[in-house]
This record gives sequence, structure tokens and C-alpha cells, in this order.
Amino acid sequence: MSYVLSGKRPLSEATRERVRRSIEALNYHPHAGARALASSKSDVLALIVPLRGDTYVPVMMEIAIGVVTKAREFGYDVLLLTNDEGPDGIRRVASSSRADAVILTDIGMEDDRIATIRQSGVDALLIGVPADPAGLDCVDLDFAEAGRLCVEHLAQLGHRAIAFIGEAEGVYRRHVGFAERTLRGIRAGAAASGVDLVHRPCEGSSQAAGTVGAAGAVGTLAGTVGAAGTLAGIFRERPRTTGLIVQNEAVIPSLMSLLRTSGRAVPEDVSIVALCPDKIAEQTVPPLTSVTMPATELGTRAVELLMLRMIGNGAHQVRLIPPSLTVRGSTAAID
Amino acid sequence: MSYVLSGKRPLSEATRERVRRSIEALNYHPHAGARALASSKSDVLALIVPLRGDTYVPVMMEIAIGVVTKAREFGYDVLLLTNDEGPDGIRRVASSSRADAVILTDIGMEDDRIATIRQSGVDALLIGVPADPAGLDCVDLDFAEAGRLCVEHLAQLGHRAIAFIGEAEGVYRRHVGFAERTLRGIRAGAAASGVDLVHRPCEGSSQAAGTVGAAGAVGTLAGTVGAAGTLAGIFRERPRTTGLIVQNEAVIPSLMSLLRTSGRAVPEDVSIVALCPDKIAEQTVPPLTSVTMPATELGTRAVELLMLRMIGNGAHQVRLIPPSLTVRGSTAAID
DNA sequence: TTGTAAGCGTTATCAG
DNA sequence: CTGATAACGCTTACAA
Repeated sequence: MSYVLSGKRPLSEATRERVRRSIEALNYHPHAGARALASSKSDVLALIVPLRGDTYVPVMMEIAIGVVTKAREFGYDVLLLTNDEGPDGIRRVASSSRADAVILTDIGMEDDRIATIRQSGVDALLIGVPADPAGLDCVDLDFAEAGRLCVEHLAQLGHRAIAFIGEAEGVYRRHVGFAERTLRGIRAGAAASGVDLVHRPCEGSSQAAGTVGAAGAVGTLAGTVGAAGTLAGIFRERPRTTGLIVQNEAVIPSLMSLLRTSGRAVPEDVSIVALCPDKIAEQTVPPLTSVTMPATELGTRAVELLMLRMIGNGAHQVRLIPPSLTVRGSTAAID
Repeated sequence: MSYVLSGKRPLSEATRERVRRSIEALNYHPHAGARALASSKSDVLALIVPLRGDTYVPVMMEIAIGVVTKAREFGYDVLLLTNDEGPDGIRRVASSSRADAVILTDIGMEDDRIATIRQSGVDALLIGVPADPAGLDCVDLDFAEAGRLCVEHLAQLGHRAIAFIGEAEGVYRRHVGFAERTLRGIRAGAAASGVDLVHRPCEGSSQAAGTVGAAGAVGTLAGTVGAAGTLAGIFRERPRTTGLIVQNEAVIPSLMSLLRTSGRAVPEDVSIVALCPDKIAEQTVPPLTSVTMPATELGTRAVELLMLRMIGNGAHQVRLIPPSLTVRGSTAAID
């Protein structure tokens, strides 16, 4: 017997010890491949991350760390795939038995990888929620509720005109779930509180970001608007705007600079609430009131749910993590 | 024969076609485990990333993307490990043949994982350079040269008093290679140009970051200093400082804010040159003159070199990527 | 409680 | 050029 039956069947303490010694003496190490072959389990999870630049990177990394750490606790290793292989990547690792299950991120409302998952029957877990999550396991922050929370906070402080500075335009065009849900939540919140709302997508990327003060034109990508342009536009169209909700973490620094440059003090003249990891929120001056983006937790929960599913747990589920808003220095009551 | 000998030996067009049909008909997919067992090659690379918070995350992520993308070109998959397994992680994947080689990041001058690599004889590639790279393959940005470049640029613009705002103190305590080399390069550059230099570690993390303007004390971690404290200290001790070199990308936003708050204009009163990814440098207002951190390239080069080694390429080597400085809006001549 | 042997799906070797 | 057949190292079912 290949010894290390690690509890698979009753063993006498005698042989158990005998085996232990041999395993030491021979410096024995089970061969992962052989094991996978015989047991038809690879003990590997595949994590698929986007390689696009318009999704905020630190969040992805935190998710990955969370996934790897938690997976190890269950004895699994994690294979990292980028999304440029598309649905084929999933097929590849699944049908070659390189991985036992896949974890997807950056889920679109109508994600083309979902069909592949349904067909191939791989165990899968989505970090994010598609339009139709039937028969799928998903984890995500409750973005709609998060959005609502932001508006509510601002409304309670007396703000009547609010602008939502969202993700890059491409994100909405791709119908990425979290972006759409946030927007929906914010709109609902605005309607409920009766506050005036505008939504402006905003590029987080380089060239379009901010060129106020530097020589040069604003916005390099045709039709897209960076932080500078977005902000200017907002105050031009709605001069009475006093509340800002920001989801695109990449523009936060520019935004703060631009506000100061244009003579608007935070939070005296304008309040900002961000939807981002706490780390980011705490890093600015003043620190930002924010709804936290619990990236690591998303990763760990993903693995936990996936383990349940692989154990054969019955019902598929969409687990939404309730958002929580932390008041910091960037929001204040309006006079 | 398991058919798909993919060119391993001469085949007649006849059988080749016969095989192709069967492979289609049976929806055949080679089993990775079986293949690994028989060929004793897993076609997997292990990438080990730190999970510590004081190393800048976006850089890690970019490296990972670079590694995965390039690895796929060679038909390899990438296993993601965190460094909390330490040397054991390496041993585990190597001795179980889960991976054919490992790529290490966050290399310390005296990295304890190096001993493990030398002993176990795994093919390895370090992204970073330890004190003694003999017998090892390494890739890294030439940080010493990068540091020198920063000083030189500032010196040429006429700055005589320069401050280097470095990584968090813990990074130096751990003797992380890149941090030490940068410092060395900067010191050498300062000596060569005869400019006055001070070096100040700076926490990039949350609480210690900046509390100017917000109620509360500065610096939560005993003995460490955040952006606010660091900056204040610099101008208190050397009021004539006009040049800043920043390596800790996480503090850049706070730094810019703090400078503005304290009434110092960039680049009129103080020039800043950063050592960070272009994306970050372009995102601020004004955009930062910087020496780029070619993270993706580091990842791709790592894989390329590793492939050479696995092919059996002879000599070990340390490949240093020459740094390049891009002038943007944050540096100007001092009258 | 323990030994034995039959696969698991490839690759590699050795005759034809 | 091609078809068998023995490894590869482990799991697991089946006897003992």
C-alpha cells in the first residue's frame, strides 16, 4: 500500500510508526501527478483574473491573496489564469483535469464564460453576479446596497445635489455586474431620498486622467473623459453639487488634487464618499468616508463556498456581503 | 500509442488524419496528471508572491500578469503561492512535482529561500537580486542606476538639497534587495554630484500615512513615520530642500496633498521625481517625472530566462534592466 | 487490521 | 514508419 493512507482506513499504531520512519528515511514525497491520475482529483483550483487595465488592480490582488490563503487551508493549490484565454481557458484546465474547479472574477451581466461552465459542468464559483445566476454559485459585495448607503449618508447630511463618478466607460459598455448594480443602487437611493443625481463615467487611466495645470489637451481617448474633465463638467452643469460618490479608486488622488486646485475644500465645500478598500480611503488627506470593498473576504468566501459545492452541498446560492459605511473626514453636513 | 505524439516522431499523413478524427469523435483531452506522471514534467511554473502589505501591490500584480501571459506562450501554467509558506512552499511544489520550476519575488539580500533552492536543486528564477547571486538566475530593474538617475536629473536642474523618501522602515529592516540598492545608487549619485542628501523611510500604510488636517495624532505604529511626519521632518531639518525622490508609491497622493497644503508648489518650489510604474506617475496632478518600474517586463523576462535555464542553458546570470527616466511635470530648474 | 493487485492515462521503448 | 507493451507512482477495491 502506498503507505500514507492518511486515515483512509483503520491502522495500527505499530505500522503507522513503521511507515512514518520509512517516509522519513526515504525522504518520500507523493507525486502530485500520479496522485491526480489515480484519484482523479488534482487538488488545484483555477483562479481567473482579468488582465485588462480598467479594473482596479489592488482589489484583484487582494482577492487572489485571499483565495490562495484559504485554498491552502483546504489543501488546495491555486492556478492563476488570465482572462485572455476566455472560455477556452476554463475548458482547458477543466478537461485536462489540471484543476478541479474554477473561480471567476470580473463577471459581466451576460458573461460568455457562463455557458462554458454550464456545458462542461465544472465546479465553479463566480466572484460577481451575472444577470441570471440560476444554477451558479456567486459571492459579491452587495453593490446595490452599497450604492444606496452612499447616497443615504450624503442625503442625511443635507446634500441635495450629488454626482456619481463611476468606473471607466468601457466597464459599463461591457456590462460588468458590479458597476451596473452600484449605479442602480445609487439611483434607487437618490429617488428614495429625493436628491438630485448625475452619473458620470470616468477614465482612471493615465492620459485621460488630469491635465489641468499641465500643458496639453484634456482627454486623449476619443469620447472618454478623465478626472479633470469629469469634475469640470459636473460643476459646470450643476454648480450646486455638494456631494460626490466615487467608485473608480484610481481617480481619487487626482480628484482630491483637482478639488483643491479649484478652490473647493473637502469636506467644507464638497463631501466625498468613496467605494473602495479601506487602505485607499485611509491614505488620502483628509481620509475618505467610504463603503469598504472587502476584497480579501471575497476571496476567502469564494473558496469556502466552492469547497461546500465540491463536497456536494446541494443548493446553488448567491451570497451577497452586506456593505458597511465608515465615516471619515471627507463628509460633513451642509451648513 | 496515446496518439497525439505531436511530432515526437515521424508520422504518415494517413494515420495523422485517422488520429485527428478519433480525437474529435471521442472528445479526447489529455490528462495533465497522467502526462506529468509519465513524462515527469508538470508544465507548471510556481510564482511566489509576498502577502505582506508593505510591498506595493500593483507592481506585484503586473509581474504576475506578465509571468502568466508569457508562461502560456511556452505552454506552461502558473501556480500562485504566497510567501507565508516560506521555504516549505518551494519544497512542497518541487518535491511533489507539482511545478517544474519556481519564480521568486520580494528577494531579500540574505533570503532564506535561497538555501532551499540550492539544496533542492529546483530550477528557479529570482525577480530581485540577493547579496550573493552566485549560481542563481535573477532579473531586476537596475535600481542602483535608477537611483543615480533620479539624483542626476535633480542635480542637473540645479537642486542642491535633496531628500529621498523611501520605503517603509520594515522593508529596510528586512534588507530587501531593491530598496537597499536604490538607496546605494542615490547616495552614490549624491556624492558624485555633490548634492546634499537625506534619506527618510516612510510608511505607506494607512494609519501612519497622513493626519494633517484631520483630528488625531500622527503615526500610529510606534517608531514609524507617515507621509505627514516625514515631510514635516524633512523641511524642519533642512528648510532648503528643493528636491524630493520618492520610492514608496503608496504615499505619493498624500505627499502631493501635503505639499499643496503647506503652500509649496510643484514644481515651482519643490521638484519631485518618483520611482514607480508609469501609470501612477501619469495619474497625479501634475504628472510626475519618474523612473519607470517595468513590472510586466520583469515578469516576462523572468519566464524567458527560466525557459532558457530549463532547456539547459549553461551559465547563470543576473539580468539587470536599464532604467529610463521620463521627464513630466513635477520637476523644474531651480532659478 | 493488513497485504496484493488492478487500474488511472500518458510517454517511451522495443520490436516489427 | 507503426503497433504493442512496459513503466510512471499512486489510490482503491478485494482478499486474507
